[in-house]
Amino acid sequence: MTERDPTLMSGIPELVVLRLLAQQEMYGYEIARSLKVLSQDALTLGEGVLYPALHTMEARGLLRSRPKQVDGRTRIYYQVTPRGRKRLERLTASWQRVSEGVDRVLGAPSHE
Amino acid sequence: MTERDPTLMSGIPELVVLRLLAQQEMYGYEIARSLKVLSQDALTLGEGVLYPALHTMEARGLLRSRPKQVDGRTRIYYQVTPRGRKRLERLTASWQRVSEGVDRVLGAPSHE
DNA sequence: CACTATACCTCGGCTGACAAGGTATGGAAA
DNA sequence: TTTCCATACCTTGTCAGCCGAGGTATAGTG
Repeated sequence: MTERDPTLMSGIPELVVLRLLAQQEMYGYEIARSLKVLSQDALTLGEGVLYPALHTMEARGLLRSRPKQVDGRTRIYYQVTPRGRKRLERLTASWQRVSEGVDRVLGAPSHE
Repeated sequence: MTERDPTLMSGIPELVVLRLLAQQEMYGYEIARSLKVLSQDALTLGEGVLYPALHTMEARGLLRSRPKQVDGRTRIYYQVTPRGRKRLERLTASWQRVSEGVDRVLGAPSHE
């Protein structure tokens, strides 16, 4: 199973999750909380988005996971594979391109 | 038929089209070309995206259209309705929020 | 005992992006 | 003439993936 590039950038969940995990191993619940805090509430990944996303990313070889028991609770820690890092680079570049493009359009003069 | 807010922002086509049309009446083909130029090739709306988008936006009362004959060719000019302008405001705010959020996450320290 | 926070998950729906195709005109080149 | 490109519109079918709503289970607190 291979990844396709989002032509017009929707894959924000994938991008930010990869970015977080590139810094350190984390588990799902932690990712959700971190994202909210880091983005200052601008980004909130619901569990119906996050968990499926993690699973498909792992299936695509972008992430690896390992379960860990902590206080009788199971956490599943994810880390980025080399392939995931490449993907992160591409998505980041793509995001920059697109977001700058949008900003240019938005910034175009209204009148005069 | 009413609009729903994109929870995590995908509706870039809708946003930029509204923005262009808020400046001046334009027809489809023109919108596509303008977008490419303005965004410096970062944004390219294929016709399979653009035309359906225009139609649904009109159906939702965000746009109004009128056909015009020019040199034996039919152009369909679109303009933004008041409702469309409100939508544009919301989408713009939402875009700013989200894109800043993403940038904050991307900008978070890698190491140290 | 109830409630909240933690921590994982799945299901079904729907939107909307996209590729690929189709029609038709005008003008320029061959 | 015919071919080709640019203009200008359109539809169809597909599919990813976002989302809400639901479900399970444990630990700790009031």
